[in-house]
Amino acid sequence: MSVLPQEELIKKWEREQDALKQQLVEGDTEEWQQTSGFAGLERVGGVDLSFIKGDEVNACAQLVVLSYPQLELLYEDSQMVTLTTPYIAGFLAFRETPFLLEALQRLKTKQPSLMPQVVFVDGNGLFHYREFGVACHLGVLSGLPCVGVAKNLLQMQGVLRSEEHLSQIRALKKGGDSFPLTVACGRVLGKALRSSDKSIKPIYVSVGHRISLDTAVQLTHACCRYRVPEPIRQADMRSREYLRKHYQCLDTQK
DNA sequence: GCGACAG
DNA sequence: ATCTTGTCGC
Repeated sequence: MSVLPQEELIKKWEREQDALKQQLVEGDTEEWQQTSGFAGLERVGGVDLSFIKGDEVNACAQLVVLSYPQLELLYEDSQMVTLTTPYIAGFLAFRETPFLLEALQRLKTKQPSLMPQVVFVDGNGLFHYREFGVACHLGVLSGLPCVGVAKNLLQMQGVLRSEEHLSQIRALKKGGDSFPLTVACGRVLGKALRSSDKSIKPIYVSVGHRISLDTAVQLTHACCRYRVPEPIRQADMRSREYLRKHYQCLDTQK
């Protein structure tokens, strides 16, 4: 196995993002996205990876499928995986996507009728330095509609955690309120969404693949019982539970 | 050189 | 991502 210096690796990854970006579809492509109450939408997916403290390479990759609009669990898959690349901001997809695709492939083999009609991804989509975050990456490689949801703001030219930004957050009065994230060139790459009446800190929603920004924001709000959309929240909770159950004993002995 | 840095 | 119990409030 040849190992590239990190600088070369990043150049290679940037070229790969540029190439995959050509296949990205930004708008609504599905019947259910055109209707008011998302009629025809029955299954929403969520993916996440959880780690053991102090362990950079071993993680639990999680896929859940929930019913819509009930948001009840239809399917779940937990799988221990060994990560092969470091986390570098802007390149999260290269660390996580291979294992999320494997989980979708297992679902396709075992329970094809439960394939989600849209997948919520922990991380950004178009709201990204090169407009191709992990939600776009997974969307293009899986072909599924995807929505990116970040819990923290990725600061970019034109979108900073400034007093102005904090003021815009304070202006979000109720669940469903949002404001656009406009980068320096003037393009709206995402929206900050107050996901429920109770949560003050917004989440950052952007297009992954085969969905428009407004539809993505509306759907995300519709999937929020708490701050984080239920598919991602369930994937997060269940992957952490898996690690507790299977690896807590090892952790205790360290 | 300094700060920023999704998960 | 992870470190971490209780606590205050609805």
